[in-house]
Order: sequence, then C-alpha cells, then structure tokens
Amino acid sequence: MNAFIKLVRAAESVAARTRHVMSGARLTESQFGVLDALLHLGPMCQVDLGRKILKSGGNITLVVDNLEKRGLVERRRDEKDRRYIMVHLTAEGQRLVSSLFPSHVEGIQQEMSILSAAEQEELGRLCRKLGARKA
Amino acid sequence: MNAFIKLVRAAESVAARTRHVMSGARLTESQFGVLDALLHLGPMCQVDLGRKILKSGGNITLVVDNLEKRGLVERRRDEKDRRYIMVHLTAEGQRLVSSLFPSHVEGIQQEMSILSAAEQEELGRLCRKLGARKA
DNA sequence: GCTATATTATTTAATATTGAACTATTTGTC
DNA sequence: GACAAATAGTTCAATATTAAATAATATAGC
Repeated sequence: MNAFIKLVRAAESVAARTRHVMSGARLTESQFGVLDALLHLGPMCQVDLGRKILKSGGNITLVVDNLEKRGLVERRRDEKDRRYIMVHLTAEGQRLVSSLFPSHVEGIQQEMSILSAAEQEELGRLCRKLGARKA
Repeated sequence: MNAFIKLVRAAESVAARTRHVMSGARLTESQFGVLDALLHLGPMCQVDLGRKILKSGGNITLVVDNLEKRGLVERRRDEKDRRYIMVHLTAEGQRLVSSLFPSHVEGIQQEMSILSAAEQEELGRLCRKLGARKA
C-alpha cells in the first residue's frame, strides 16, 4: 500500500521535474509521447497510439488534432481498411521531436541518476511486473 | 531511461485498474485524494492539500469547489490569518470516504500482490529516493 | 449476400490540469 | 507606522482526460 503511494509520487515527481524541455517547445506530455512514438516506431493508427501512451481514444483524437493544427503530424486514411487513420510525422514534426529528444533523455537520466545502475535495473524489473498485470 | 518509462507505466496501469471504486461513487482521483487527506490528517488549507496530492493551486480550488457543491467538504476562513481557508470534511463527506476506503485499499493491495512483501519494500525504498530528489 | 458483431474514430459533457495574472492578507524592514 | 516582499486563494485560457453515445467500416456466421 505504501509502496503504491510512493510509486505514484515518484512517477509524478520525476515527470514534473523533466517537463521543462517539453513545455519549452509548447508541447504537453501527451503530445510529446505521440511524437516520440511516431519517431521511433513509425506511422501508427490512433488506437495503437492510445495503447502506447495509455490514454483513451477520445483523448488521442484531441491530442492528434492539436498536433495537426500545428503542422507536426498528418492524418492519412488507410485505403485497405478505411476504419483506420494512420498518423504520420511531418518533416517539421520530425525536426522538432528529433531536436528535443536528446535533452529530454538527458533530463530523465539526470533525475534517475540518484539510483545506481543496479537499482535502476531492479526498479525496472519490479515496475514491469506491475505494469504487465492483467486487468 | 527504460526504468523511468516502466515506472510511469506501472503507476498509471495500477491507478487505472483501481479507479473503479472511486468512479463508482462519481469521485475523481483528485477528489478522492482530497477526501482521503482530510480524513486521515484532519482539516487542512488548500496549499497543503496541493502539496499532498501534487497538484497546482488553481486545480485545488476547482476540486474543492466540486466537492463543496456535492456537500462533501466545507470551507472555513481562518480567523487568525485570513489568507487561509481551512477545508473540513462534512458528516456526509466523512461517511462517504470512510465507506469507500476499505475497498480502495483492498483493490490496491490486490494489484500490488503480484510483488512479494520484500519486493514491495524494495520498490518503496527506490521510489522514495526518486520522489525526494530536490528540484 | 445479409445480418450481427466488432473495431476505429469522433463527438459531447463533465471534470482536471497547468501557468500566469490577479486580489487579499500578512510579515519584515526601515 | 509605511511599504516591499511573501503567501493564500481565485480566475482565466488553453489543453487534457474520461466515459458514453454515435457513425463508419469491416468481419463472421448463417
């Protein structure tokens, strides 16, 4: 029980302390999460984006809307299965997320560096068990 | 870096899977967090509530507003220092949060039970280090 | 081929969330 | 005591977030 409270606080604390890189570019965490997924995994439909950043479908619609307004991503209807809309990075989106990514990673690593490599390993192992638990 | 991603996913996964107790009573996580703090720590000003549930001042104003509309909490101006507003549980608020608390705790314990007691201990230790890190 | 079911995406209503500007109050310093 | 700095709370605009209802499309079973 206590472990859970500390888990949530740790996640929120570290996230809050590393938000500045994103907010400097006027991106929210969800927006950055979407751009990050598209950069590293390629074009993706919105359901998959939702699974990736753990948000509801309705939410993804809005986040992608806002990214699209800024010209950072592009929606393309899948002609094979017209239910799907694949979300693509634009050239500008790619440029932006690529330029932000290194300092984003660096900020997180700096925050995590209070734990030794072995501790980070162990933390990852424990969290993976919790995250993978069935509904 | 990987550890951080797993940390966030674990926190969000467990939280999402235990949300049903709160949403069954039409309470959000923040609303429940406020009621919980008031129940276990007594009346509190809004700044302290914000520190407790890790949310901004503007947010606390709204969350307390919504709890007040439902008659679950009450605002009382501190007459010693009129900048402060102490938030109190009403009888109804106390009844509600007390009735919900056991199943809330049980749900979390069930989610966490995929880890052994020793693992939970270790997870708590690692998370405490991360959460306590200076800004 | 028709129909029931499932899946993707959107919309809507309600609440959350932040950051910044703002008001009211108190405290510290001269 | 006056006034500058600090602190508590509110408001506002922009975006997020969910759950539930809906529309469009695809698939499976008959």
